[in-house]
Amino acid sequence: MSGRRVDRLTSILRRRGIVLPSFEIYGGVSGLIDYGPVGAHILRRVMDKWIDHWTSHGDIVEIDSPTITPEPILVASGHVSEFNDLMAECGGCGSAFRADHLADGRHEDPDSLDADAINAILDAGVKCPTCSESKWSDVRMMNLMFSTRIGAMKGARVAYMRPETAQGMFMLYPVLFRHFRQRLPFGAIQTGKGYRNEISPRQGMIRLREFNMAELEYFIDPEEPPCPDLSAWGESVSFVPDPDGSHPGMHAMTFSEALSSGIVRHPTVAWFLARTWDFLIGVGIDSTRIRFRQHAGTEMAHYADDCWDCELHGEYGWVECVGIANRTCHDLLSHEQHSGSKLLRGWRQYPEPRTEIKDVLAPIGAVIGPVFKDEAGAVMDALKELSEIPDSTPFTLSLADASSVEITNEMVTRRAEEVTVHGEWFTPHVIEPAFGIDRIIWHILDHGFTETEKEGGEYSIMSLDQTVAPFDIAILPLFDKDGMGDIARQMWASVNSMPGVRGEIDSSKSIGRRYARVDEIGVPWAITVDHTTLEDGTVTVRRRDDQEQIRASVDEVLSRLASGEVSSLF
RNA sequence: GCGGGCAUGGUCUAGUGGUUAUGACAGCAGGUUCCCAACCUGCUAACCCGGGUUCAACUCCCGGUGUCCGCACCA
Repeated sequence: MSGRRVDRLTSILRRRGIVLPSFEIYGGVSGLIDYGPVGAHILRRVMDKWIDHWTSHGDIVEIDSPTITPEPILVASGHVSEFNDLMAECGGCGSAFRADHLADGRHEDPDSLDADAINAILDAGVKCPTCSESKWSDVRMMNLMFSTRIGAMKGARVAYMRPETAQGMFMLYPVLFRHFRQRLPFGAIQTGKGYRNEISPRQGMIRLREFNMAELEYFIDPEEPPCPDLSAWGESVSFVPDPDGSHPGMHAMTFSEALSSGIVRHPTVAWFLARTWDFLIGVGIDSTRIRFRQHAGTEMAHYADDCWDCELHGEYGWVECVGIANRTCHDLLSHEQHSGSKLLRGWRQYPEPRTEIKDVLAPIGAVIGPVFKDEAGAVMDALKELSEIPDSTPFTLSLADASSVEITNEMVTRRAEEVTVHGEWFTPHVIEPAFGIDRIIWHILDHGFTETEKEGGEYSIMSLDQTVAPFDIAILPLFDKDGMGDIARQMWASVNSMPGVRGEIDSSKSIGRRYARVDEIGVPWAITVDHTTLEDGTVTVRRRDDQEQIRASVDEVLSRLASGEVSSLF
């Protein structure tokens, strides 16, 4: 066997129509891929399984929103300002660099500078690392979002292809809050395409410009975070905590231990780490090649308070495939501020209504009005907003527009008010597990790709979990004559009539070659119709992973297949 | 985005300034065999794109695109 394993795997993916470059007859486009007839079904099953995994919780529902997103949403989320880099080009040799990196050492925090400030620093004599010249172009923004316009001509609005599906869930928060009858916690999931105009996509399906995302936003009351029981997860898992924190290094422990030791800081986050583990195991990821890595403070995304990556190990090393972030109240609060909506809150009911006696300064409109005239409204508002009541008058009151006025004794009456408060509004926090589906599928294929030898020849088996295999079963007539082909076709029709079950039929070439073909794309079971079938209605059932075979009646095989229990025949 | 390597049927590849452009595997048709890629016969099918040099370019040159390696980047 020659060459690299990754090349042999990629070659199979192309040859068998699993995953391949898009638009190839026009030369291809870097960072865009197609799922072919075999791969698309794997993708569909992984997606379906993901949706089922979360919606089975009961307090999580699926939504679906547009990929085209008007600019203001992404301004509020921070993507327009944060999701880009200033780039500078050398006039001497044409090399391009991140401008803030060029300014390193000439400013304590180059990342915070705007374009003009960086231009000034560069022109002050920064030399090109490549050619040592100092002729810089003006720095320009490279935003990693694909921009577009909604509508035509002058009326068009600026928009972007969404860089994440999450914003759709935030936009629907009021609907979700109503759907769940105003009780936290609850969650929403969305699957679909996300877009990033990567500077340099590499590594096949790992860095894509258009990719399949699957995200969950779980809204919680930060004062009462859900603390599910983690004792059900007994396995030892690899954790790589923040290297700058108090637990550097690699730790193997249970989810429960990771939480109690303080490595995972938030109980709800710990629970999502465990549920993420369940999903990955369920789609056939090798448990020994999963680890959870905590982001260091310096690499935290602009919105995240605490962040874990679930990394999978494969041909490209450890690759981030799931990000689990505590986004706190960042998104909902920012959307509240930018949109003015008051609907992005949760209600926290007190166990007992609280009766509070509050000192209040009640403004006397009859005095304030004539004194302040146009400003009177602002003064009244400012008085109502006062959090601390001054002990005496007169005092200076700051208005919303930053001016201030003097309030004298005649303008207000001081009195104690009794108010009964039943609860309070707050901005929910959100825990977000975000899955990169294409990366997960790559690792499913990578972990499943098994190269062995058979009678001295090279032989490859794709050991996929049967729930994500492109076909559930292959039906192979030993010969396409004497009625064997007819029986096979009848069985094929029966199989395909089962909900969610798909079969493949193949009658060409030798039986060994047909086994090889279905092994290569990961079909877990093969049944062979032979002469004995004609006599007693039994077929052989072959197990892909060890090529064991047993004999069973057609009816038995079909009923086991319908219930997903073919393995119980062995 | 930078630098370097590479680009030939579905896959992996040989090769040349003028060829009918290798071979293997896969695929298709027929024959034979039949529970693990057997064999025989036949067939299908390729020089990344655009310019240039030349009588003639798949081959040489330039540009683009893709891909790989390194650097940079990476919610």
